[in-house]
Amino acid sequence: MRYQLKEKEKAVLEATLDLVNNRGFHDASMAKIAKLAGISVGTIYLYFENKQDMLDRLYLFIKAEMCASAFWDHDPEGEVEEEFRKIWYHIAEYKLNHWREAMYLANCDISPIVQEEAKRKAINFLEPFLNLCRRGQEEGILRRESLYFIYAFSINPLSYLVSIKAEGKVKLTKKQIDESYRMVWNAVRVDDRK
Amino acid sequence: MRYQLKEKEKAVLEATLDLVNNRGFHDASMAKIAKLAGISVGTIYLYFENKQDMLDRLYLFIKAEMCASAFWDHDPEGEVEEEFRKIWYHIAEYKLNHWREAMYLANCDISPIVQEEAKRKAINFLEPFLNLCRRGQEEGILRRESLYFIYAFSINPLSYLVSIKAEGKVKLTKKQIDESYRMVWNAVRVDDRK
Amino acid sequence: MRYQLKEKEKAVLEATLDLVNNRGFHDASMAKIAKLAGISVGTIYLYFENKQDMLDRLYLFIKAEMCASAFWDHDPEGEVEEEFRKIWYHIAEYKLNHWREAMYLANCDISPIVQEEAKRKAINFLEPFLNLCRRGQEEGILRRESLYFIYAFSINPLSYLVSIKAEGKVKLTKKQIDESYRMVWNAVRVDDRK
Amino acid sequence: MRYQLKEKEKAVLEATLDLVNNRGFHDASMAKIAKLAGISVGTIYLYFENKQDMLDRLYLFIKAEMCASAFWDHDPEGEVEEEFRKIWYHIAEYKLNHWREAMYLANCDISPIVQEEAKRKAINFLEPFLNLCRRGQEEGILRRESLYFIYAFSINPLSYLVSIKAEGKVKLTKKQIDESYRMVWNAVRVDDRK
DNA sequence: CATGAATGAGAATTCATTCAT
DNA sequence: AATGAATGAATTCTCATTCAT
Repeated sequence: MRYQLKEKEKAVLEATLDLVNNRGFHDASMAKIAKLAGISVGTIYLYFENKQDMLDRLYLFIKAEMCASAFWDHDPEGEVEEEFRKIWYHIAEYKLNHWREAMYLANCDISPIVQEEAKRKAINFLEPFLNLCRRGQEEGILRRESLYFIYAFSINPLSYLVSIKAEGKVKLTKKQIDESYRMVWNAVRVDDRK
Repeated sequence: MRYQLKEKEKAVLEATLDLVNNRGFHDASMAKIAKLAGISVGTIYLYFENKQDMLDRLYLFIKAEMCASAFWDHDPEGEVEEEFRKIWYHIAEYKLNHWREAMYLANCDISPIVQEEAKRKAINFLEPFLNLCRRGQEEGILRRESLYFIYAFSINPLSYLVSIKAEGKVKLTKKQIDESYRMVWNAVRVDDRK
Repeated sequence: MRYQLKEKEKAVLEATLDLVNNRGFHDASMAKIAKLAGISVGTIYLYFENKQDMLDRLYLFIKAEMCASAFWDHDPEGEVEEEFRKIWYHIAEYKLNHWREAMYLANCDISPIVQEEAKRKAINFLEPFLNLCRRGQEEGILRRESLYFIYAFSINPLSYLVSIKAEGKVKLTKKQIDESYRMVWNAVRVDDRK
Repeated sequence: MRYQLKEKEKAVLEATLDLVNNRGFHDASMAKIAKLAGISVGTIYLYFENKQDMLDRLYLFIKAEMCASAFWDHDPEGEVEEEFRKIWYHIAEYKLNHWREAMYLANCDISPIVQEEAKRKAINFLEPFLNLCRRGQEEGILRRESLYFIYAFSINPLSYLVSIKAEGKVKLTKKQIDESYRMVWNAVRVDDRK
């Protein structure tokens, strides 16, 4: 049911990710993207209205892809702790296996590269996670804070870790991922000690 | 000891922050920066070698300023939990009061806007925090992970929260900051339960 | 005897006239023409060698059509004043009923949109009118000036009036046409007063 | 009191006129204009907002210049026939001496090259002529038609004659100009014969 | 005959940087 | 020190034309 990229769209996406990650947004010109994608500039404009449209759609496509990975085995009525863990691990795995995509998202999320409308649409993709968090709060399992705080201390740090790994400063072994999840869970769970 | 910005440098910094935050990096041309700073383009080049140098130095200046705030009352031999808390709150406070600066840093940290050398220099500024963490690990107070993980789940989420606040989606009241710190501490402390 | 446009050629002509009149020549791209004509770009190239050829041939076709209207009941041996009047009214009528065509011609006549060769060919279509004028001069009825002057003060002003009418600034009623012809005839006839 | 063109603006105007007249509007690219004007592309944008602005302002400047020539010795209360003749000859002279300018105007007047606003402004420049015509009508000297008709058979044909002269098909000697004026006057004056 | 995806040269416009004043 | 006009390479986007289907 997910949107299928046409062959050339896929090539453009790949080229853009490469360029943005290696040299930054300001160096990802349409000419360079076309060259790296192995097509001509004009062809990009057959598939995308303009550069903004291209960036927006790539953003939405990646978000959709990541969320599809995140929720593929999600049970909306499953136990909160179990479902939270599954989702977190899926996202972690996606970002590790698709670090260029992950960094593209991180860049867009922090700056006005993609338009507000694309961001609004993208937020909907996360709805299952947000619903789970709400249920977790009602059941007294998760801290009763705005969900932005839950997100800030669970999903968001993954972006940083991936960028650090991309620079070769950290490995992100299975063991480290597990340890990270323990930190996350301690942060977001209701804390009844002391 | 800290580097003092000259009047014009200050104006350039302010203008750049404004433009980058309102319209993104790609819209912060030298001409617009000069206009907003109330000086002429040529003058920027009297104080900065070129645009790259300007971006690098602004980055370093802000990092230095933030770290000065973070560590002003830091006691390298103080109790770990107490010192950790002080530093975290100082950084949180700085980022809340200087959200444009914070977002500039976040942008730079994630992409190749500033050069590697500037980033390397900037890491040194954090040394007191890293030393404290190392001591905390030795004393069995902090989790024994690469310090990048400690950072990922304590300092880094503040960038996200500030960007969310900048968009008006969250308030970041004193109470919420306190709650955030509880989440942080639960994440990074050694967890002896179960 | 007249060249008959094939169905697709007709469609291209219509689309081009529409675009040129509404948005100007610079906005009449082959892609837009094709779209408006309801055919594909490639098809245009089956009927026309290239864009220049297309513009030239449309120009010639319209000129031919207009001249056919102008001379359909022309009697090369009829009385000069009568024949002059008939031709002028036929051209006026054609331009009023085909104002898009008229404006296309006016545009082409004034600028290097169509090639010299097409213009040269088109002049031949007017031969009956020019012959009539020559006879009128010999018979002492028309002023003995280069025929360009006769044309400048009789046929040419119609282009201006039509463009003014297209902008809705003038009505061009039957009465006004009659008055215009009186002005024309006074201009071109031999003036034996004073 | 007239707007004075700066040196570079003058150079751009000259280059544009040359290109438009030799190769048509579609061939007058900013790059070619800059080259011919002996400046760089970027410089054009220091003096003009964009190409549209440039075309509009050149149009207005030429119209203003032409009308200044037309009316320099105009006496609003002078005799109608005398004033009409003076203005017509001044315009004819201007167009003959500035045929590139004249053809630029003719092109613009017939197509959507310059914006409506520029055209509206330009019409005001002709006000003295229009006022004279109105007075001529009241005094029973000029035909009582919409002024567009007066214009169509007096001033407008000059554009055609100049374009014909530019192509070398006609000389436009003093004698021919005089004869032309006789044709004009016969066309527009009240005709009491027959 | 007809299509329309693909091309890449060329268009308008912007921008970091220089330099004469 | 400070200015800002001038530069021309680089950017985004368009367009006439081709060609495999």
